[in-house]
Amino acid sequence: MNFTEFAAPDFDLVMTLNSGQVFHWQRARAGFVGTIGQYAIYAEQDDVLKVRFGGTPKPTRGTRVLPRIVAHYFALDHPLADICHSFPDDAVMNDARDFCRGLRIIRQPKWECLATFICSSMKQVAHIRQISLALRRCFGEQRTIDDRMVYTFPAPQRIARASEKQLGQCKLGYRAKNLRATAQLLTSGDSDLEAWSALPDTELGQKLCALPGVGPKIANCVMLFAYERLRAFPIDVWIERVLRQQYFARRKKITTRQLREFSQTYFGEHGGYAQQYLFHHARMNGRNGSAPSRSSGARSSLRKTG
DNA sequence: CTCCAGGGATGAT
DNA sequence: ATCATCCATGGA
Repeated sequence: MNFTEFAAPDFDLVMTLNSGQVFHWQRARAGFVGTIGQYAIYAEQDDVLKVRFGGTPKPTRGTRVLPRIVAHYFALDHPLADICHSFPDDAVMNDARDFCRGLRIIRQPKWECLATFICSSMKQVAHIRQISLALRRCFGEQRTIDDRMVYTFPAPQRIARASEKQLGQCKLGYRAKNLRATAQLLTSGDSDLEAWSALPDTELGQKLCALPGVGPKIANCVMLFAYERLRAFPIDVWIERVLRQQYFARRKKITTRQLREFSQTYFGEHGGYAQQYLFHHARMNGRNGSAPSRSSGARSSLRKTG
């Protein structure tokens, strides 16, 4: 009933939404409810990707462009076979690639992505989901899709004028002042996320890192998930474990700087995709990364490190 | 370079 | 019911 259908080969909706890149989609019926920008969406997948739009006001005027918005958001145009083919050919990467078949790096709205990742620091995925949903419930606009309520992500202006206390009630802790300060920089016009799209990777990273609460890790997440910089390689504790244990198993003193240089060169032009596959594979399979687990131990498969 | 604040879910005892 | 563990940034 009323589905818009997409042929979506090489796309796995569940894995994509559960891979730690986006935090607001919630299970409903046979799929998920969430928002894409201002639109409330229900999405499920069997043979094809099926999407239903909801919400008030009803999307009558833009009906024809809505499918484009969905296809763009889920990055159905990414040449996944080519991307996977560009990964380095080593045992660790091959395992991750097989495991993550159909996982896509989606295109998130810039502010929503930045704000969510500012809130993600020192938090685990379960926490981030709660913070994201609390912010939306508190400050966003309510939409309905089928019988479910979802909330849009609040604009920077809304966050900027929220009180510390209100923000604190969303369980942000010390992140509240960073989020608010960043929102104020954006509303004042001192920083312009859209204009930064034109910047090369390095400059974009510097602009992002200058925002309160944004360091290298979060900057790289935002570059990868909102700016389509598919080389961006966020290094969190999971990825750091993978790199140290799988790629530098024999060496002792490897600095963060060295890991960063290695990740920028070794994983190639779609390093961000490689990172996401390694991250999701590690999170789903390794309890802490200390387990040798099945199939071959950690063999250091280094080629061309520098 | 090192040290440490920060806090709530999660899993182990 | 306690207890340990997980986590990124920024400032001392």
